[in-house]
Amino acid sequence: MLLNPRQQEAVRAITGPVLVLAGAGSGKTRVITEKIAHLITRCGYPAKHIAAVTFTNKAAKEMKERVGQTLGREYTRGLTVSTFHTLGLTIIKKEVTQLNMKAGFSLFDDQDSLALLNALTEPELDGDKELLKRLQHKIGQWKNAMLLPDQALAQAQTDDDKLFAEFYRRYQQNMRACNALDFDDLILLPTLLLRTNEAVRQRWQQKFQYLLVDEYQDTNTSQYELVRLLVGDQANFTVVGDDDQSIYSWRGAQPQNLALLQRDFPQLQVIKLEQNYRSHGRILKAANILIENNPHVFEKKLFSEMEYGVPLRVIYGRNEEHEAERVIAEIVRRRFLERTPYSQFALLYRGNHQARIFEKALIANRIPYRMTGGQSFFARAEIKDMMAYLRLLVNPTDDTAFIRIINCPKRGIGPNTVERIGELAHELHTGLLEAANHQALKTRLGAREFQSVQYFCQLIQRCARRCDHQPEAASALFDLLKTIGYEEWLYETSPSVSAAEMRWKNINELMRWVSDMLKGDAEHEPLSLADTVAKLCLRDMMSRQEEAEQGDQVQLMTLHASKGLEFPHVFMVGMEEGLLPHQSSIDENMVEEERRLAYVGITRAQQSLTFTMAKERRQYGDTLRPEPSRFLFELPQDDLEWEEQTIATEAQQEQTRLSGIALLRKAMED
DNA sequence: CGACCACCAGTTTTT
DNA sequence: CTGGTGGTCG
Repeated sequence: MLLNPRQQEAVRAITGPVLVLAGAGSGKTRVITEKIAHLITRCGYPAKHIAAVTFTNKAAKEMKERVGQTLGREYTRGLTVSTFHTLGLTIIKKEVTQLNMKAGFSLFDDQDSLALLNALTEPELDGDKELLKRLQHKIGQWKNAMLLPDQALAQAQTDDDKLFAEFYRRYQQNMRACNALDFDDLILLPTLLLRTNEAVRQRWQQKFQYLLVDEYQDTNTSQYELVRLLVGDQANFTVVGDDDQSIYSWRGAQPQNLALLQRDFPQLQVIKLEQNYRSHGRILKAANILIENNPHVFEKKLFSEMEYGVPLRVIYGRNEEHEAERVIAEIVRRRFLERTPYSQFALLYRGNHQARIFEKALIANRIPYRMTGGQSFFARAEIKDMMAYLRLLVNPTDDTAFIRIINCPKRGIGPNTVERIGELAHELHTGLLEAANHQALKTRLGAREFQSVQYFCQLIQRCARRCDHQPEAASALFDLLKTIGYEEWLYETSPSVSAAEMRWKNINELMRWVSDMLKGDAEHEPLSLADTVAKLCLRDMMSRQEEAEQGDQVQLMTLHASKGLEFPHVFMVGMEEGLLPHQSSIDENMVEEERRLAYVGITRAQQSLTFTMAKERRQYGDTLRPEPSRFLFELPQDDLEWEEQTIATEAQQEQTRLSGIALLRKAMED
């Protein structure tokens, strides 16, 4: 299909700064892809001088694939398509010396950072989880605002802030000592370096002569600064975004960055993509009318040339179980009466906990479903353990990794022993592993403990040495795994055999990724173990992501997770005051973002959209009688069918429906 | 080292 | 209230 005039304009605007305001379903990925192709084939930009930046690996992967399809792989060689964080990592790796970093640094995820913060603030905070979370959040804010500890301290108003700034200083110092970076550092360090070092700045501006940024409304301050520094005075770049889909301000995204762009680049060309290719007219109308209740910097109104479609509906359940049953009854009915595959239905909810009840109902009715989100692969204990081993192999000063695995699997090294090692490390100004390997430890530990520690150190060292010989690295890792007896330990400590099997399967999955990445393939150079581990920490695995089986399944996810996706039939469940908008957003006057969240949900639907709610909902022991979400009242009521609310009719309808379904199912199963 | 009990949290989450 | 986790005791 041809690009529409607006899309063409967006693709062809190649001189100076361009902002593409891309409404939901307006074909923005297509525009970015076509634009990259245009730059390479028509404008003489070599692929290696173009960078496209996204927020998620998934988006980066998709974009890479689509550019590859449009242009053919040979033209896209050298093209940079990566996440902000991977881009940051690339710059840091190239500039390690400028940054006074040692190669083979570790990347800490939020859990690792929290563990470190906990250890560092033990005397003052005594493991207070709430305060630790707040501290971590505060440090993240400082980093996003590009404030270093001493600047944070200088700016601190309250005593609490001063204390937190002091913790921030401690944290950074320790991170340095461990040769570790957190995710925010991956943006902060390159930004500060580019800002202060002219030569480095020129080098990277030379490297990236054209920059494209996807989901620009999700950038935070330091990411925007990084963009500004990379594009320089030439300012040849395109950012694509939609302020109405900004739903991540709670984690630092600054949708104002869209408006700032106009201030910082007065020559900014603004192009609006308002034709929607996804949804029926009624759905789009509802979305437009809802979002008009929010203030806008750039006015935008989506239109669709598709049919008007069926009315939107609101249905009720007596309570949350009944709400789930009704949704399932509806899905089953349409599955068997209209032959709609399960995979065309999506259930969207505000909070993960809401999924439980729907999951239960789906299982009870033997309906296949797929839940995205929830506990991630890399948050699993066994994966964290394995990653800690890998990190320690690459970076012997990674004390967080050392502490995690020194006694896992159990090898008779208790907290006291670790304490002794810590004392020695402190005296010698070294990392824990080096201290553990030091002869001075012999006089401070019992013979058995000393031996255990020695054994562990040798294991790590021997494996690390073998890993230096690239071809041997993978087998060295498998040997290590065998030697420590991790599989046996899993079976001993798991609550059930099946849980152990699952965990061991996960370990093998991880190991397969590692060995694939070490080996490389047709499209990927073999990586060093250090690079492999770094990529894994950023969840940036080449080729296949875990999205393996995708049969005919009902889709379950949070509204946040649904951004960027589309489904023929959408159920937005729990449309109640307190849930959507969430109570805390109501309390803090933050309802606009909740409205955008509802907007995102609505614009996922292609053909039909059903809102559901429960008349009664149990929460923390007591029963609530929630009001329908205010957003339902903001929608055009002519297009919205509120279900008849009489309990008697409801029960009757239910009865007929259920018996109908039972008959249908029986007929289908025979 | 495993079972049981007490305690805690309860919005969204990627890198 | 409920589910998950962490710690302790046998």
